[in-house]
Amino acid sequence: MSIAVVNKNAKRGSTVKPDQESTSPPGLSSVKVAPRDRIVTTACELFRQHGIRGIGVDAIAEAASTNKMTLYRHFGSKDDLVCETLRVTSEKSGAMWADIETRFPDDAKAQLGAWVTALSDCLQREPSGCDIANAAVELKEAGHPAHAVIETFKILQREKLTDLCRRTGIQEPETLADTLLLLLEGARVSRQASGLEGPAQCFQRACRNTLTAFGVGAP
Amino acid sequence: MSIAVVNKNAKRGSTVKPDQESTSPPGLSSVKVAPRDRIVTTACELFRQHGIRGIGVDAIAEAASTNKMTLYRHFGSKDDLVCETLRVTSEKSGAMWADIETRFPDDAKAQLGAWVTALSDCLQREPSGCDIANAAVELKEAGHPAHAVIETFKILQREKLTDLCRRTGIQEPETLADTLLLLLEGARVSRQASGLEGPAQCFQRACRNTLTAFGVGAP
DNA sequence: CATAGGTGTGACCGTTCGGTAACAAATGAC
DNA sequence: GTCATTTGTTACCGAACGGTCACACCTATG
Repeated sequence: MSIAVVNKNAKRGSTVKPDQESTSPPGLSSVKVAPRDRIVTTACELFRQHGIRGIGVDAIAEAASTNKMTLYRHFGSKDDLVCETLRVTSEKSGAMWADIETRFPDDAKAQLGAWVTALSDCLQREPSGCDIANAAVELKEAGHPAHAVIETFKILQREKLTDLCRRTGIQEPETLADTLLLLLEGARVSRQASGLEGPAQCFQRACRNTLTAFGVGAP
Repeated sequence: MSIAVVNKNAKRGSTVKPDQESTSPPGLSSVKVAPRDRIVTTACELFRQHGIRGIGVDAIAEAASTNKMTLYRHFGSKDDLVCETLRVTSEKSGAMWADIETRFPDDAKAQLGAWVTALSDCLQREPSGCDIANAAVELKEAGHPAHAVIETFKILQREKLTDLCRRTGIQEPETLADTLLLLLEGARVSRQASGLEGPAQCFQRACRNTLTAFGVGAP
């Protein structure tokens, strides 16, 4: 198979003094970032790029400017690391929800609109689909520890969206929420397989149409 | 340790009912199936169950009641086999389209309804999502030969559905087609991550609602 | 300065996996 | 029956991978 996995069993030829830290996103993070955090951040990125099974722990450690041993001191196994990255991704989603609620307090309809916009923007930016759903595709092994994380996130996401739909006062809020979720998941997976010009391009319009059909249209 | 060879078929008499080949699913295929076909069929199944990266060629060959060497004589590499299974899956989809057109000739609206029903049934049966989309999730490596197969299928599927929507005479047939595709992909991926009780359960209703909103409602 | 705890390094192990070589056995056409 | 093609069998290779060990290093704190 052409699984040219980006592993390479980490060999640093020259003993480069750590002037780096270019690993972390070029933000204000010139302050020291603990190895553990670098590992999680890097793993999130690489799992998204290459798939969970497509990247090795060696490559993750090296990309995080550390080494495999330190990785295994913080995470007992690769599966543990996978679960942690999934948890971090879930928390990011939670932050988005909090942001929406802050911007439109007590306005369920506006929040729903903001949800569509936020996810649509996210869709433009991220070339990969939902990391959580992708993990579910890759990790079919029965009893994999990530399954619990995936299930928890999916249930929580559904509850939040259903509750939001319910607060708009419409009938059948569950159906609206599930429809929006299907559109979202579909757009994410379609974006991976067909790119931005594929069916994913009409995600926002499809959501607006659906909202209108359910009576949550904009004024 | 070689396993008990289940092969030894007793083709003693001349007109013995071919009871052999208990390998293939208990269908009407008691006629001899060539190793190559057994491999493709088995690979489709195992890829779906364990993921492409989750099953090895050895296991596939054994499950197909043959061996790795024969597999490699028919397919130059595992990637080749993957592409072939994807092609076969595409053809099955083509068969579904032909069936729909046969059952409702020159009735675009009925065909659209049948499309929703057929995919909804398929969703109930198959625990795994769209094999093609799943492959896209698993095989992120640039230049993987499967990408061409995936792209071809996705484009063709989209064209067929768009054309069907256009023949109903509605406005914006592209948007309707893309919306239905998003719902389908979403339902498939959601069914994997959340099961049948998740958002996938409302796939059919969401499709019907969408059809109604676009003016393709039932009489 | 001394010490302790987190970190870096490289070697190593066992397994799995994709892929190949060489040879024996079965099968089918003539 | 003969012969060519297709299958089966076994053993093997090399690479990649997850994971561990022993030991050196660094740095903060007392």
